[in-house]
Amino acid sequence: MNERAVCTISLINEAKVTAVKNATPEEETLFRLAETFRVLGDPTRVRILHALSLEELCVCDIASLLGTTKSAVSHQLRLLRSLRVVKYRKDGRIVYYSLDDSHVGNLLREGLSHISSQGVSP
Amino acid sequence: MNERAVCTISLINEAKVTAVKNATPEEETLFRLAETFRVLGDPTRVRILHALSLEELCVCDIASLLGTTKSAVSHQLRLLRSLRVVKYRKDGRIVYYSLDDSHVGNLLREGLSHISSQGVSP
DNA sequence: TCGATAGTTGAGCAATAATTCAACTATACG
DNA sequence: CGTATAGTTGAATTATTGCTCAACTATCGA
Repeated sequence: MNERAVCTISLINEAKVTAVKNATPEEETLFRLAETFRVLGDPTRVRILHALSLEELCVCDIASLLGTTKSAVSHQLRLLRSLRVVKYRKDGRIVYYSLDDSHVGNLLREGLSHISSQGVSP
Repeated sequence: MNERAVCTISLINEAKVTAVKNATPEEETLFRLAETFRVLGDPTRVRILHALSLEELCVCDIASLLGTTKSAVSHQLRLLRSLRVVKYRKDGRIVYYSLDDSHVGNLLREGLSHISSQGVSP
């Protein structure tokens, strides 16, 4: 009874679990890892980031490229900025965005190679 | 007037936009890329996947490791399975899960190195 | 055969998140 | 100055999504 008690009693392989637990990074680290992937895990943002991996672009040009509004792009850029994924410079009233970190480009590349290795959808 | 017309008229740098557009993968590809990152972009799933990158584990052990229910884990595993991120084998009534693809391990590693290069939060 | 346990599943709920809309700031240019 | 445009922002709306709960299947062992 009370089966949903977090499965504490019924450990199948305690040794393995303990070993994995000891080799697991801090909660905080894995949380930030998830956060990093989450920010890449949206079609709009991934398109923005892929574009910025090719070229520094202003908000209006990004919006035009994606076929969406400046507002939507600006909201996403704010998120990306707050997580230090993109940086910007102002030139008059125009704001140019670019990737803040080479790791993001690497992740995009690694992700794309994962995609292409998967072949066509099942 | 009608400023929100997708910003079509007001292109700041048409040449750059055209160049980027030509160098952009198909919509479908970027969508699948976002999907790949999205699946890694959740604390529960990232913990599951990190654990599986170390050791083949059954559902109950994963639940115990994460301190959550078998149901929650099973739901997430179903998603991971449907995207071919994990695979499984049955041994009696026990189901052992493991990573399906080395790319996922690479992404986790690249992501972790991105995290650690960021230093402590601003 | 019967009870217990591993795992799956669908429905519903609560939280989160992406977009739209409208209002706003700031800069450029006539 | 005044108007137009680039960009930002907050609120509201709508769509996702992760988890819980309860019911279910399947396998093991007594």
